Amino acid sequence: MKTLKSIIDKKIENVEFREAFNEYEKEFQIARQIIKYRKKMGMTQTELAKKANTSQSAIARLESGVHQNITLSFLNKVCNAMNIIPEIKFKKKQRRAVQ
Amino acid sequence: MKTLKSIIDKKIENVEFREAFNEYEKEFQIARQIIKYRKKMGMTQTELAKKANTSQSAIARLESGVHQNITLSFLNKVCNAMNIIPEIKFKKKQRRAVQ
DNA sequence: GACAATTATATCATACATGATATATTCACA
DNA sequence: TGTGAATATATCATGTATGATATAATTGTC
Repeated sequence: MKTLKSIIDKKIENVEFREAFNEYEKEFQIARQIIKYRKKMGMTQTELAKKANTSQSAIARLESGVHQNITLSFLNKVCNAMNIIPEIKFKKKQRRAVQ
Repeated sequence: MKTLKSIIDKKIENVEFREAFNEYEKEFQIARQIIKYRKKMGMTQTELAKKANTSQSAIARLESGVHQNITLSFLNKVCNAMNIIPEIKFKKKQRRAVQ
């Protein structure tokens, strides 16, 4: 049986969940891309780390996507070592229909 | 008279300069975009700061582009407040011809 | 020019990402 | 299953972005 509260709760839950999930997803997308390019270049984390002037653990951390945050300079550094460039484009956020 | 050293030096100089300049440019592009969107929404730095849960000085700092670095979470935070999303795409770096 | 609003800059404390190192875990292959 | 390579995780020190506050500089309006 649907109570009003359950409906409202669900709505809030969804929106918040989605926001959080999107953030989450974004990080993981970055992580996945880095992994993809590194593998494509046939490099190990250690090799990439050395080339990017950082440590294997830092690369692992980046690729694991567990951190909700990274600095642009770090991302640039790693990308440089793989001859790729992270481009940032700003898109309008979809105004999602109220469900 | 062109010595071998002067040629090599120049080459290195150019590449490094360009790398640095690109980094620099990138930051400024972000700054400019943020300013553009903020203005488009008719907000002051103070208003945006409040909405993004940060300070006017932090927004000013971001928009000034003087910092060579920012965190993704900060960028996300500010973008969220303006209903935009920073999307990161990875592009192959142009292999520039040796000059 | 005076005044208000806005933006830029400076400073300092604090939180947190990164660097470094060590070690655990996973994976591939014999 | 054993072994080495690769990756993940843990911990701690350190550098640095951010938060907060104050104030200077700029801009627009009268």
